[in-house]
Amino acid sequence: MIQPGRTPLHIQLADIIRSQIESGVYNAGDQLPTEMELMKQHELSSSTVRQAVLALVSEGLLYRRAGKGTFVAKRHIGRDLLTFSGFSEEAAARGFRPGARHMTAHWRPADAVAAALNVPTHESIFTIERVRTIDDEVVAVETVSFVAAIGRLMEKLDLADTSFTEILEQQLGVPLARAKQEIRAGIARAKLAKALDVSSGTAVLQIDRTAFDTADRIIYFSSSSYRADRYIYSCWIERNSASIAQPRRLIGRSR
Amino acid sequence: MIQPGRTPLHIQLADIIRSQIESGVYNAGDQLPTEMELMKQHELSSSTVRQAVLALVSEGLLYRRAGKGTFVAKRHIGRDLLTFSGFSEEAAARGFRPGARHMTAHWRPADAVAAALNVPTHESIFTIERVRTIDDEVVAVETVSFVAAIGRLMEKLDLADTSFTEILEQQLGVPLARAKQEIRAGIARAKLAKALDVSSGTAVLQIDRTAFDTADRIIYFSSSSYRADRYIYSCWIERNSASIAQPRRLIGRSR
DNA sequence: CAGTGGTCTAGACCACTGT
DNA sequence: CAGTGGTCTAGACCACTGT
Repeated sequence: MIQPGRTPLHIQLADIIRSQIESGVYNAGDQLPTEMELMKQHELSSSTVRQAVLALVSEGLLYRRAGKGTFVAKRHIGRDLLTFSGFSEEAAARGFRPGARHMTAHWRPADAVAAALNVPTHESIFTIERVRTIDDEVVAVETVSFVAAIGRLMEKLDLADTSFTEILEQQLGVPLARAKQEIRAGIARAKLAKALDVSSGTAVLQIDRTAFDTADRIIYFSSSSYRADRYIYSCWIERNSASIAQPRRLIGRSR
Repeated sequence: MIQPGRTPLHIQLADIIRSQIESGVYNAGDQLPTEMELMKQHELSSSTVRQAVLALVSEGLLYRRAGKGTFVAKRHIGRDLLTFSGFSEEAAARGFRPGARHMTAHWRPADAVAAALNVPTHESIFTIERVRTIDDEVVAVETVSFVAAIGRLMEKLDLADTSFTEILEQQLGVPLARAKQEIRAGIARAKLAKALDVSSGTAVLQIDRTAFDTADRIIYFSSSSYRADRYIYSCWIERNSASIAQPRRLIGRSR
């Protein structure tokens, strides 16, 4: 029952419709009541009904057809998507057991990652290298470089097997907001092949990530190489809704 | 000047504000005119002004603070992101010249892509293969399979050099909504290596895409192999906003 | 306090879909 | 043709921000 109060009416209506879909009152493909019917049922104005329904459309739960009606979408994309998260977080969320081996941590000049971290070349950065495992099988080699301010906090902590994302957010209070990723295909040469336990010349998926906090400061740059036979990067992309953070492709500049 | 016509007024207003931001009339952090001022300036009702401004907010171009005002966002994530788009559309948007070579189109049994298209194995599908170029240099090999209903429409058209995305939407009226992508690293063997003009054993980035319309019907499945030296997949991911379609990673199941 | 965006009402007219 | 969602008007009242 929709009642005036602290919760806006359009949010109450959207919640009602959402729970009706989840509980099976409406199933995939079903037509929802029209705007007019929803107005009468809930004693709301057309604008309020519209606001509620459009919110569910942008969630991907409903779709509308002018002249036809409003329908329950067959797929519920929002439900099975994971946000920007670290290796450990993500593996755990999927029911796998993440792990790390052969970790080394040290200070070194920024050099090659200076541009990615937006610091001078000679500035010291704190770099951690680890071999990442899923259920004790080697999946990736990961190198994470932190800007000096974060590095000074990280080096005092016990970092084995832990999720950097959780440490940053929960122990250090760094509010991670977004990251830019670049995904490439590459070949594992001698050293990398050995670390990944594959033959030299095997394909690897390379993912570079630059992470930003809510104030758009760079927090870390990570570069990971995944075994192509054990890792697939999967994502949904949307058409015509510029509001949504979407993958893009770059044309490489090499000749 | 906003005028009644085929373009809705709220879209006209959003376009005006967007171009004012792009041309520097308003800069990052600047406060925009209030709803009341925009209503007077453009002789529009509050709802119409609101609709335009909210669209720009959801694009990430503006942000609003109750009691304070509407401001130009500092980061314009929406601006440098491309939506789900085809090879041609995207290359053109970046100032490159897309092309296609060696196109073949034929009907064949669904077989291996039956699962991806969600049709029976024996059902006929329409498959198009092309070598894709950017500024006349080979970048990728692309195989697109359409479900029979779409295939029967496609086979009558002139498909050389064209963007399937544009054909689907503009000529066939298919409202593409979203796609699921899987990105892998692979190795170019003899046939693929020859098509891409690289040595056998070179790394390639493989992107499989299943495209859905707004009613969540599968429209096509495409499988592309990109030269690793000429193509990088780039995307932004956000933390803690479940409503946004975001990339996720899958742990591969192979041993 | 005046000014802002957030919510909400009660309509009107339109283009589009399917019978 | 009746019914649908899409657009638009012309207001009202509210909570919140900053002086």
